[in-house]
Amino acid sequence: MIQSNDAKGISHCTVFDSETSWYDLLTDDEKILINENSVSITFKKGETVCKRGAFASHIYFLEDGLVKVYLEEKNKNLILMLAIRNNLLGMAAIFDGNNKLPYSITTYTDSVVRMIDIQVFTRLLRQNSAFSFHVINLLNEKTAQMYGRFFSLTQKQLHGRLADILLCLSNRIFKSTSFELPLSRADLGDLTGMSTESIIRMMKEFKDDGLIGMHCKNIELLDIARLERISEFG
Amino acid sequence: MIQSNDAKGISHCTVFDSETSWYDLLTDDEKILINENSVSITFKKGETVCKRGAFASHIYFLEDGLVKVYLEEKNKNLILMLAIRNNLLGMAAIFDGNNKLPYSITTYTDSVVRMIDIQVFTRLLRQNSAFSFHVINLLNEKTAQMYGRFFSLTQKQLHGRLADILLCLSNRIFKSTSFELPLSRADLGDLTGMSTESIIRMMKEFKDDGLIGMHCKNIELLDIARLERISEFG
DNA sequence: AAAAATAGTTGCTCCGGATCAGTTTATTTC
DNA sequence: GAAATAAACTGATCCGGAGCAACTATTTTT
Repeated sequence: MIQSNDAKGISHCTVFDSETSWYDLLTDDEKILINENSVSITFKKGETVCKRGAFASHIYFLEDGLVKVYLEEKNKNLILMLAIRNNLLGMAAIFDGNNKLPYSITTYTDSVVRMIDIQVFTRLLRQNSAFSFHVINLLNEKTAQMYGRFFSLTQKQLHGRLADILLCLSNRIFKSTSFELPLSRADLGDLTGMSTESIIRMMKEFKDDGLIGMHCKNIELLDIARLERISEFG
Repeated sequence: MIQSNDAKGISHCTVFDSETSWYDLLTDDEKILINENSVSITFKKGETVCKRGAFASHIYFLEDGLVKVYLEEKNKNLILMLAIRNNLLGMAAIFDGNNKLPYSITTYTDSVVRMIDIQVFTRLLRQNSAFSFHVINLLNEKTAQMYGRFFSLTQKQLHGRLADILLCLSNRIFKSTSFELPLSRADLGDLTGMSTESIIRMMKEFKDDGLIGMHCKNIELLDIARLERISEFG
């Protein structure tokens, strides 16, 4: 598990990724049940997988692609997390007295989503404790990341927040110090809780300071130690 | 379940409370196991129950009192949630590869905390799927509230944030439109992500506008409809 | 290939709210 | 019950960063 920043402070990362498969914890019968009650759907870049407030009918298993999980209201937009392949999404809808999705999901790239009937999924959670224990692990790991992000967005200012997001993208999403961003500057704004203009200005500043290299959508982290210091000091 | 604001928008509330007891889902043997591996400790007002970063040795079941669950770093302080009796805390530490507490807990009032051995607790989660399913429910309900709070603190400005917190305190913690606050103005600041001075100014403004009544620590919500409108429009 | 729409960029202005510096009012402490 | 400490409050200043307008570059549409 990657936990690059936890040693020195509160982790601020944004994405959840686990290689361990929940699927392997199911019995053969349960696997069949899941297979019979799920379909794999292809979404094009920019398409909406689900909307907050809708009845939660499925659990979404992201088989491939990159999506944002977000809240929107009026013109306000908050990206809760990014998710890549192997992520289970929509589980947050599972709690008593609730039957609505707590967030929306939209793709950044062409994505493949396996949509699993939520009734079947919860039935398995109720009957298979190894499975549900694993799900608890997944949820808690997401929550820990959410805390870090919450801290970053509420307690740090622009420099720190941008450093956080860049480190996160590098560590968790692209797993490389250089990557091609499929997100717009406006999306980076939503992700860091700042305006599009500020994102542009900050990134230019980082580039001028030699912290990152940048040509259009291509970004390279050049001085990770300094980025981490910026992250730490806010 | 109280969900006062979900109808019109993103819920912004801060506290988790569930009357359903996880304890009843255990078998007699499991109950005995929990009893033998837990102790009830009394904390005075202002005492620290646990600190972020420490090894997670226990799950904390708040039997009585009021506590804050928070992140602190340097002079920055973010209250993640308030918790009252019947809350299970510290579960967020349960995930693979992690053995540290992701947050600190401090009491606001004299509190009674049952400290349950985390190994025993996780063993029960692994073996009792009704129990672990219930825990998933609890975690998800907390997460949904966290999302709302996250949205509130990052997307709304002072008026909206204060309205959110006041409605939350009234709905979830004190379950009354008038209550005596055991929190200082500085704590309200941490809770709303604003400075102590701003809290004071905003509350005075709310008082002058007839939204709330206030004498020292005693607060009464006078115009809930208007507070909800302020919450909605940020 | 031209037109239209979207995304990226820059400079300028302005305001929300933090910070600072101080005063007043409560709580502790001895 | 006087002194000390902490919490509550007030006014004045200042700055981070949003918002706006204008312009350029890049896609998308037809």
